[in-house]
Amino acid sequence: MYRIGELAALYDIKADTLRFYEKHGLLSPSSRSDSGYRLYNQDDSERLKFILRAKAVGFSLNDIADLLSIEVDKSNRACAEVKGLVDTKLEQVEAKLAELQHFATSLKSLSNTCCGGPDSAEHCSILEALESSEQHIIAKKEQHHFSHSGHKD
Amino acid sequence: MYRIGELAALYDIKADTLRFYEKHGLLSPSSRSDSGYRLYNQDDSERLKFILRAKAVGFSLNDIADLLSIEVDKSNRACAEVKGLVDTKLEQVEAKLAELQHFATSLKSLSNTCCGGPDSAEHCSILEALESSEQHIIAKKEQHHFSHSGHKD
DNA sequence: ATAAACCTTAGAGTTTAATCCAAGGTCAAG
DNA sequence: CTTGACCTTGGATTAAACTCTAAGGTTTAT
Ligand SMILES: [Zn+2]
Ligand SMILES: [Zn+2]
Ligand SMILES: [Zn+2]
Ligand SMILES: [Zn+2]
Repeated sequence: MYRIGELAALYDIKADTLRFYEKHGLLSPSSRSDSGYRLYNQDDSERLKFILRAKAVGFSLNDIADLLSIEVDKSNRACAEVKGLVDTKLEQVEAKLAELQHFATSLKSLSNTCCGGPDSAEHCSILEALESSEQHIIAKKEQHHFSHSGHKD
Repeated sequence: MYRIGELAALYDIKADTLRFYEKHGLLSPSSRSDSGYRLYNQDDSERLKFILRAKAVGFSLNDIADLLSIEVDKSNRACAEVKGLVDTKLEQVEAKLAELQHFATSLKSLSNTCCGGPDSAEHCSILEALESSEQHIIAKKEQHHFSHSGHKD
């Protein structure tokens, strides 16, 4: 049995974080002491490990709640559900990745054209690019014509 | 002269967004009508264009406020300042990119090991990987030993 | 003259994942 | 029996960028 501070120390997180997870339905201590202190057992600790691993691969706490609800009822749930959550998250991550790659490309172009010197920015190529839409400097975002189908972003 | 709804329509944003930018010091209409309506002129419109382009290359509104403060006083500011902002943002974008790439790699591994079928998830490899730290499935994050130097993340 | 569309304001709500605070109760050591 | 470390609660705050609401005033067209 761990008290909140002990479990937190074990995983290098704050006690506040554990209270936060509890408030959001991710992890509740299996018991309380006579004086009301939270007491976590080994199963609780394993569940926390699960949560932290899921976080480490990019799941939000809401996603993790979904994963856990499947996990505790594994035998009545399908692999397809689990894989669906992973694939949805992967799509989200790849979309964000594409956006950031676009940012990185544009920022590199901007950086490369600017002298970066101590002289007046009056003719700074970065400012000029932002003032007048110079398409060869600011990478154009690809125009996908997404059909507004039912899946949420 | 544009009223708020007209300017918003011109750039395909909401009138609310323009009020928000005003409240945050990014763009104020150069005048008001007798009845208090915001009136934006061509310069205001150009400034908005600048804001939206800066957003499109990944700058936050705070960053953009900095860029604008240089822009309006160009001749007394150095190229180095502008390039500094771009390079700082590029570093941030690349850090985030690395994190997301790590997520994507892990999620792909997880997805690949799971059959995704309609059968019980009792032996789902994804859940197993999250339960027991299988390092070959969940990519390990590289341990950079950042010195806690003065720059903010 | 009256409805529709538009505008005004201040302020609250959204999302994510905590982090911090205040006021107070508990526990072990000395 | 008192100090200090730890625990309890609810609620406020952070960052980012809007989005929405309520209650009311204005403009334009029929
Ligand atoms: Zn220069
Ligand atoms: Zn320059
Ligand atoms: Zn399977
Ligand atoms: Zn599976």
